[in-house]
Amino acid sequence: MAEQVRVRFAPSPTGYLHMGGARTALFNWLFARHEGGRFILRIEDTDVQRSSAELEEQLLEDLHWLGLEWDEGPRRGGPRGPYRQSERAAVYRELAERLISQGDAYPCFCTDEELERKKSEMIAAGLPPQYDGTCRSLTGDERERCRRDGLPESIRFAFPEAVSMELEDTIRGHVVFPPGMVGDFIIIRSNGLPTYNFAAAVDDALMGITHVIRGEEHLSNTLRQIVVYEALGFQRPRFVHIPLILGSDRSKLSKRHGAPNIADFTRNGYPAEAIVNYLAFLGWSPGDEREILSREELIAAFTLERVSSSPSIFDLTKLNWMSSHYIRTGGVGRYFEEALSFFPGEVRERYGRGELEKMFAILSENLPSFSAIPAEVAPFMPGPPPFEGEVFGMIEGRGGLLAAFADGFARQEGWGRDELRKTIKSVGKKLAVKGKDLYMPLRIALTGSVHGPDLVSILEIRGREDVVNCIERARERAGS
RNA sequence: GGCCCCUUAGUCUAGUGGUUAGGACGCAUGGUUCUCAGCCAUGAAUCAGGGGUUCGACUCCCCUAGGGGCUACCA
Repeated sequence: MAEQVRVRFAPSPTGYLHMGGARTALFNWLFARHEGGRFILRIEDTDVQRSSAELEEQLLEDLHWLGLEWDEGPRRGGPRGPYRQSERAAVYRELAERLISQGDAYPCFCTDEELERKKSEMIAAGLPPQYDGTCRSLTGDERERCRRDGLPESIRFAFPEAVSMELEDTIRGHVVFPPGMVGDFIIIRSNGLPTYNFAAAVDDALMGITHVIRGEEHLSNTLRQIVVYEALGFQRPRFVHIPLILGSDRSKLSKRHGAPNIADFTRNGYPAEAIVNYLAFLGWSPGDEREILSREELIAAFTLERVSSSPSIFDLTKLNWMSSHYIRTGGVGRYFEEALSFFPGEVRERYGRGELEKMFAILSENLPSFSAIPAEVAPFMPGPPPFEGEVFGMIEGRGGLLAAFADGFARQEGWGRDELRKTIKSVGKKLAVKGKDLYMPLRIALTGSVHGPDLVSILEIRGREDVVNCIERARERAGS
């Protein structure tokens, strides 16, 4: 029987969940679900300066919103916890001690100033800036003296010299790192907390992670983790380094590339499934020509073999298309509740639920996100609109037509779509006007704009009193 | 600087030695329509460059160029 797949998403709560991070989480989640494995969430909060509980909370919210539920992790617990690195200090400490006793690690008492000085000297000499191993050969007495002197004590990994490291990556293939690339790196900081490369390797091993699926920026770090695995006698997981997501200028995606935080998209009213669908196609495709896939379809189709090796660029235009596609297709039934809070208060007060649903049905035809609702809903705002500039020109002198409309709608029996159409038609017939010349003045009288939703719908929703009032007001200004 | 990774239209991608290089977003044109959107149809646009290997390279190898990442007591 094959071992059960265990994957993890291991963010550090030092910022908002990013499109790139979300995509990494998604690939892990999809793989776990596809394989019937477990998806684990681990919080890498060993950088106490930059980590915060609030950001962790936000991170969990964002993942939850995306629908990427974890099987083990914060809030949920699990057999291999704790899942927050700040709560695992004793574990790292113990393993680091073991490395020291094996001779694979040693305490280091160099100060920041010393390190900084040596580093710049090496750079000046044209050498790669690596730790020179000063503390590697300290005797027990010397170590005690340093401690008595109150020097900061960190623990360094004694990196094996002159060995080239090899790694099999599911996406990159066979990767070879030549010897001498890495110096003795710190595994436990002077504040007692572990560094990323140590904590990640230890936790991945202890948590039984079978596939480490993470961003390509970690590929070079992997050799540091490999030596930790070997020194501790841990079995290596399978490494899967997925390509990065870049901004439109091809640099690493960041804030200035247009709101790449999940929280921003939540706030702006994008459907989560649109984000998930879009993200899934950044660096992956199902291999056929489908483009719109539900969560279930994504899970069924997702395999690591189909993950691309080249980076992709985050394209808001395509996300917007996909989002509007979801909103159009889902319509009132799927999205009305979610969209409701985006309607301006004035509109929500004036109209009943039925009308609001009708409005949303119309708006949902062309909505990249719910945050576009206030602008799109303008034609349904009650009361006469302003007529400015060229727009006024299109009703100027059309007082007769407007009067006929006002009269027609005031007398019309009922307020159904058919009756409304009939009234418009009969006004046109009476004044021998049709097409644009007939509809535009009416549209402008009601909305003040040449664009907008279907006119009959506008009339239907706004109601007789508002319609007649608007037309009257427009007629007054238009002259005859 | 050193090392590692990447390279099909503007963008997301299909493609694994022989294809008119397929699809999608965006763009353009036409149709439907009171307008916008939608929908339908049509169109422009791609294998980074150079060497090999081969009867034959988008596909395999090498070089160059470009991009990205790592080189922290950040992850």
